[in-house]
Amino acid sequence: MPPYDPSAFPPFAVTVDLVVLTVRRHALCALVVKRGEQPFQGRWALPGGFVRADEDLDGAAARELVEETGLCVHDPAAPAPVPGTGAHLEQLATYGAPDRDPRMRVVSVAHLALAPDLPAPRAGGDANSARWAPVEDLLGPEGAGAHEDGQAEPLAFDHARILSDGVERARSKIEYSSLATAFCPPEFTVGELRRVYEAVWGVALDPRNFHRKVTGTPGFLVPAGGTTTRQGGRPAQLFRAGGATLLNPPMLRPEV
Amino acid sequence: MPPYDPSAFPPFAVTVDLVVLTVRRHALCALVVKRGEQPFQGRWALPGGFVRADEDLDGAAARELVEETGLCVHDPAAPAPVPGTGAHLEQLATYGAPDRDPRMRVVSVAHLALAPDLPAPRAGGDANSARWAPVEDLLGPEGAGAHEDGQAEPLAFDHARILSDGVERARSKIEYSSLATAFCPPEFTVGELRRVYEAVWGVALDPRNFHRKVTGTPGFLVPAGGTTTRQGGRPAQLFRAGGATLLNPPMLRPEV
DNA sequence: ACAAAAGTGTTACGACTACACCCATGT
DNA sequence: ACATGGGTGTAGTCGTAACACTTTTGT
Repeated sequence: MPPYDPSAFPPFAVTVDLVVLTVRRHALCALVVKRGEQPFQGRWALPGGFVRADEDLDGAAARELVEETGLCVHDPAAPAPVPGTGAHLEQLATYGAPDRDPRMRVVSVAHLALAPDLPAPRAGGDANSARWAPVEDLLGPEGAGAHEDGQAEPLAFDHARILSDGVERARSKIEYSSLATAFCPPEFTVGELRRVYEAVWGVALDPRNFHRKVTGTPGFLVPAGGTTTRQGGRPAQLFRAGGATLLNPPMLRPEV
Repeated sequence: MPPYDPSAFPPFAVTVDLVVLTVRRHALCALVVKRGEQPFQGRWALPGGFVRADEDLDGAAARELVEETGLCVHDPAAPAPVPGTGAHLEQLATYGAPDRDPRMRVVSVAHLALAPDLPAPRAGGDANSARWAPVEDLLGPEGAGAHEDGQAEPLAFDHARILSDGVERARSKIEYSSLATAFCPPEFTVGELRRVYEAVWGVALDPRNFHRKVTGTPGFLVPAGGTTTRQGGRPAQLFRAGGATLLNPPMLRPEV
């Protein structure tokens, strides 16, 4: 079997870019890194890098995630995810406009990662070149990537669009899946889970109905045994994420 | 700004593969083409091809779709979609396992297309090398890509997986969007739309409740004026797809 | 005592399911 | 007359929204 004729197709570079989301101080935040070189030098961008020659796409995304955050993809089959705690990682979409990188033709396979609140990002040891930024600051209130009245500069390349798509994916996916627990530590309270929904959707939810809903959805939460009083007030039961991945009935996002 | 150092990244070939779905004779069918060369010579595969040097990913997918089916992507801005009728086209996912093509490293950006029932596929003029095959025959009843008791051969490469993902996307997306109309001709009856849902989901739906639901969902259907008696029985009103893309409340797929 | 957060009970409403029933055409 | 598919009405059920109310802590 002959190999491809190299003249039959144009050469591409393939990268992975990461939309890493977390919830900090009641706000949905994304991990951004400062670019050290042209183009877009000094501007904020999504973390990412080249896919290696013998590497799967998901493997490249998981490697970048570890390099940037110390997070380890949660794999039920693995004995113990050593570096850092677990996180959710899934493919988001692929971006390959011919002019998206002025240097050459680059196709980027974007991935979406959801992580619990972490102490501080580490950008390969390089301090203050990586940070958690509120999504609203990066995209503007409308989420369209536009910027008004002296906000921060727009993200490099087409990363505003990628981030916007990732946020929209997260917002819709926590409706019908148990993914919101990926934003929580291993043990969490119903109130903490509710604040995740409120931060990601940007709405206020009724604590009473929310409690009934999540504790009544089979497989969503399992009691972890203890209680905590992290938030003040009456101690709350601690829960762990249950085995269910699809929620039935789904959580309902309030209307406009 | 210097160009990339070519030794800094491995070279990739980037292709688009198409999952083209339609509903024929009450069955969900996919377009497959017969491979004329190694590897997998003589086996059925999804249509696809290389992305050209100056071409967007969606543009490459649209070009392949026209080449294989004569279908034209429906673009509201275009003056008139000349070749063939309209169709829905969206990016599905990207597949890039290092060994998915034995010849070299190929990353394939799969796209999902939904089309109304067409007279016959045309594979670049090459007759009987392209056909509409029931998805159940291609994937087996479980949809896992496995084959039992002398069914047709499995699809080439990882195309069974890609097709399976595309079918699952279509099945879930017609729940909460108006995409099912993409399987219908420009004017259609409520019964024809119901048979689309029944074929894609593989279930039987109550005609009375279905009628009330779709006609009562704002923006889903708009009356086209006439009636037809294509199916026998009382003449049915003709409808066109309305402006709404997201259905609220969604269509509910019956439980197992 | 008071504030704050966690939970429980109750009522009203909207949407779905199932099925009885009528309508309009072809044979 | 009858079969076939189109369309409407109605009762039971399930899930949610809204909100009153009790519980358990910290200050």
